Amino acid sequence: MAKTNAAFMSGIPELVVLRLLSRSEMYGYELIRAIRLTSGESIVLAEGVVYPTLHGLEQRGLLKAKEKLVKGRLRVYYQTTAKGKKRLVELENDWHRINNGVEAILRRVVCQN
Amino acid sequence: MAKTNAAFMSGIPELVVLRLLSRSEMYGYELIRAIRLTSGESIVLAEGVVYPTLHGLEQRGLLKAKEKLVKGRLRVYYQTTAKGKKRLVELENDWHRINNGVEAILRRVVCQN
DNA sequence: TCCTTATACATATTGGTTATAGGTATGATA
DNA sequence: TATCATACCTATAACCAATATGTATAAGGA
Repeated sequence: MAKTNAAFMSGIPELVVLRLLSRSEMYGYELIRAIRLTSGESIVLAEGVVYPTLHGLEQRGLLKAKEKLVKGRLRVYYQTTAKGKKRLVELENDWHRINNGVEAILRRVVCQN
Repeated sequence: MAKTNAAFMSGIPELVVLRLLSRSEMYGYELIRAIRLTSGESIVLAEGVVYPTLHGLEQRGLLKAKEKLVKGRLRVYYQTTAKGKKRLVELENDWHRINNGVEAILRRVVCQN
């Protein structure tokens, strides 16, 4: 069987993480579920993808982290910073541009030649 | 200035090459222009990306190559094979699935929380 | 009680693929 | 004759997602 995410995934983790955490803060484990559910199971990111992404984005100042202890269990909540939201706008623009470009190639009807 | 293709490019070369060469045969240099023009300058692939892609796809039997000498200049024309077209369908499906997933995350309105 | 599953975090390594930077050679144009 | 466009090519670097693995606690079932 094919992998859950075949190709076309580069840049997606950063984009969706910044987007989801710009709406409401979440902790990693929660975020992973949110990505899976919100995308309708189309995008399934493993922990080994999401946690390094979160750490990287935090280090770059695009996310802010704060720890909470809930029911004797540690949670690290993240939210997108102002800088992260600016970055998010850039990424969305890039994504739509690439997208439109690919669509233009895919959709062009054969008979034009 | 930003790079022409920031992120979001994984899988795209294979997809657009198979798609364009499934309509009409082209040689590499021509294909590079076609990608740029058909995508409305949104997708600009350098020769160092396209030629290795062509070779790889040919080796996998997804493209068929034939050499022509035109005006004293060598051209290698490629076209998508039947196997390549099957692969193309898969890629298009994957691409649309990922796409829809990302769109679902991006477009979801804040107030649903 | 014991075992398993779900929760919640983390990282090291691998692998795959695009991007960059070069290199060769011919025809056309100024 | 010098430059640009054409037309091919490849090696290396850089980037990032995927995989595999590890730790630890809470909850639920047998």
